Amino acid sequence: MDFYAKTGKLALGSRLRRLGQKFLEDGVKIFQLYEVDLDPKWFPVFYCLSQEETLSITEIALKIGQSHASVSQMVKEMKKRDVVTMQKSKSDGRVNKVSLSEKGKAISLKLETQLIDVKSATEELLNESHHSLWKAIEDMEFLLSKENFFKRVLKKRKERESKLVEIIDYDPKYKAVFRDLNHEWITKYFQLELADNQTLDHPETKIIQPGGYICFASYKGEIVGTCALIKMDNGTYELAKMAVSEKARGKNIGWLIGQHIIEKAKGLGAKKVYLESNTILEPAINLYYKLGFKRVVGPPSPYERANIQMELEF
Amino acid sequence: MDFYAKTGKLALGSRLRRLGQKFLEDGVKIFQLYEVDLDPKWFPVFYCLSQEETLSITEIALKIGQSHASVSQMVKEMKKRDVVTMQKSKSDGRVNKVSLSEKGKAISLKLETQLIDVKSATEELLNESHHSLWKAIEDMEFLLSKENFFKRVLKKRKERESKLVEIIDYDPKYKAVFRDLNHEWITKYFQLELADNQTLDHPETKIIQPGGYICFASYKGEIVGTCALIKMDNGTYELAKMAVSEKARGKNIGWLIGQHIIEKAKGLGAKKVYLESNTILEPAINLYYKLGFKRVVGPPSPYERANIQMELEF
DNA sequence: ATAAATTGCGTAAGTACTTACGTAATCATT
DNA sequence: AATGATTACGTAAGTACTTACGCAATTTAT
Repeated sequence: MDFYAKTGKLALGSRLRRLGQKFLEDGVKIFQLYEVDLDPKWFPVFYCLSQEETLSITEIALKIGQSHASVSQMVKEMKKRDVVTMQKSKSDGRVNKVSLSEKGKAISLKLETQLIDVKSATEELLNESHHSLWKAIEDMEFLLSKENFFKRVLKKRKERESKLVEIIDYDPKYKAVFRDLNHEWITKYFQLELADNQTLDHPETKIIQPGGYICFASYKGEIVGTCALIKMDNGTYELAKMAVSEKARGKNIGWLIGQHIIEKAKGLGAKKVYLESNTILEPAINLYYKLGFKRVVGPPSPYERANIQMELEF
Repeated sequence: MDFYAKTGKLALGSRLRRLGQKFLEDGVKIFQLYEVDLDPKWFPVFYCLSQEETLSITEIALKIGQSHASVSQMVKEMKKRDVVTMQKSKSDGRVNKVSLSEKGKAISLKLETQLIDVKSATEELLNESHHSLWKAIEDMEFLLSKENFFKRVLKKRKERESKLVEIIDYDPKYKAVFRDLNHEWITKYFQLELADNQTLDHPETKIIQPGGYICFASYKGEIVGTCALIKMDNGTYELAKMAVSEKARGKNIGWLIGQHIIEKAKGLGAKKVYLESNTILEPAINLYYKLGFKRVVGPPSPYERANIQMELEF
């Protein structure tokens, strides 16, 4: 199969399914060999019933990990072939109690010798292989239960894209972008306040000249995020005006800007970084925690929207 | 999933398929995430075309290991969505040449970044697991290509059943069985000859009393096979009248009787064992080779059906 | 050169599931 | 006690394949 050689591990899913299919196809022939009058696809249902006497449709479905609809269909066919019997439950008029019929029980005895051979063939196969497929499957199921494949791809995408993000210093030509990026999120959740207009319209005189700092995140040549440090007193800087464009979410930009701005604060000789925010901005608050900020109660803020204050001490 | 815990390795096939399914399900979500306008099931077809420009339906089917019918259906859908173009081949009026359309080529560029992330997620997953699923699959595919699962089960059955076979010595009450078992195969392929009637009707006087030996194979209390040693001169014994009942095939009975009779010959002080047979009885001849017999040219046989002579020297 | 076999393809129908949906029975809440 | 939510089930329809079949076009054998 040329395809697997070329796509390699990309096609892990279909390769697994294909391998499983191979086993199941042989299953059909094996049932014929032992002259067991069962449709191989019934096997899981049949096996459960041979172990537990009486089960409802839903119970079987849960046990074998298929949909109740599928079990319902199979049981219908099995009944037509007199392999099982069905009876409405007296205690609960909804449930349909399924058991093996006499014929089914007879088949189950025959099936036992078949299972002995299938089991030892499987075990031999697993022993012959150098790398244990059985344990590898267990590993994989465990890993996927911790974090499914989709999330893993998401994570990789973030990793890759964050490598394309560059952090650059303030330049007068970005003045408008600085305003727009902040305007975007403030007006989405709150209203522009007087203090906003002053800093957003005059970043150079209000932030940079008093000893502050502004940086930008650029992704594929486009400015998609920004953040500022405003000098306060006693070696404290305020982290403010952090903004990431909606369309650039999922690229770890907040984290990258945040880290950069903290390093910058250290470089400026800061002893701590302070910030104000609002609990409605959940992802932002989580980011601040991840960056090491702790919640504090500080002096009242000039901003109406501020309902949480945080600090990072070096 | 309770079922797998109980049936254990019996359900290897369905467990594999289920695991593969999990990957493929996430595949759908991943395609959405990257906004690639492709049905995930088209992926194998699409991938082949992105590598090779133009391919026929059958070529694609071969590469991806699916039926041509399936590819034909997919290509039809893909054409409806303007992802591929189709053109009858000029050199062969039967073949339908499929290529990516302009739209398809554009998609293929988008797809590339997706594949990068999927690939690194898969690789991380495989590295995280202690037992390598990838290598385990390769092992398993290799082992199955050498001997498929069905044959392995067959082998195990033979092994198990041959343990239930007992070899027992001649007893007058088996006189009729001795005749019947041999009668069964001789009349199936040849005609009864005079020499047959003599030995089959009088085993005691014709075989045992002159220093020969007869044994039987019993399976679950029923006599299903027999074999005789006839004393010749110069420390030679003839292996003759070996017969295994049709319905007891596949239980290794020929091999078990053969080995027993050779040991017996050794015990009787034989220097070699001789036999006559017919090349039409292929499984028998193979058995004799496996038991160590070599082809020889000996004196003419009293049996018309004999066209091959063999010997085993100790 | 002509018949027979093979090949490439498309369509239809089947398979082993799934999701979606409707119905009746039961449980929970007020 | 009435209403709404949940549960168990069956049926219908969809999905992603498969096998079966038929029809041309081509290759091989005679």
